[in-house]
Amino acid sequence: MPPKRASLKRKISHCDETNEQDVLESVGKTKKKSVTKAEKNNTTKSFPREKSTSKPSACASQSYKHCFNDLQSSPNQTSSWDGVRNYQARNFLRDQMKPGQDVFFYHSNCKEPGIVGICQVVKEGYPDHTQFDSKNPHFDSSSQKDNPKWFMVDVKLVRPLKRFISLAELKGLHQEHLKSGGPLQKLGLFTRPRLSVQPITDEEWSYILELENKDA
DNA sequence: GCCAACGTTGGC
DNA sequence: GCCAACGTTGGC
Repeated sequence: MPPKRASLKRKISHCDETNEQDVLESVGKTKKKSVTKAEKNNTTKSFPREKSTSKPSACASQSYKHCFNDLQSSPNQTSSWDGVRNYQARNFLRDQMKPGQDVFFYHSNCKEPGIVGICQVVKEGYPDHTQFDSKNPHFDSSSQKDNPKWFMVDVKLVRPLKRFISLAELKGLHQEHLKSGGPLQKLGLFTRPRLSVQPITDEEWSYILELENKDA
């Protein structure tokens, strides 16, 4: 069964300005060069290429506490994606995100929201342990261990995008494509606002990937 | 099962 | 910090 693609939009609502800074500085560290403010929004590290033999699919995810730098600094650049507490997002995450799928990492809730990188699903949906932890912000007292409500997946960083693709840019294209019938006319980011885990079609995926090689 | 009230998300 | 767009809750 061929791996599928998923667009994964990761929330960083608990990343305040400082954390956002940390995120980007961490990128800089990884790159072993200093990063100017301007460059920071242009995440330009080239990592090993992602494999990309895929079919379209749907998926997305949210997490409050995970930022892009978490992923980069995690062992194996892999981390679990916990904290999804929306049923629609949960269903995408649990039922459609499968190992091997590529995923876009979207930064939201920050000064400049946009896509910053590519990840890959490495472990399919399994119960999110934070729902049972009363000290965790995502604790859900209504969830029972023998029948967990919430799930998470593990994702591995594939690479940052060659350049940051902002929400503003995507929105502009989306609006153009609404008139022209272009590939981003139904992009989940705009047709399912606020949903943190969203499907992406193969066509959308390829189109957005191409943007990487163009000027903003 | 409806729906008003309320809470949350996330762009701006 | 504001507010629109949702989602969830709970009374009925």
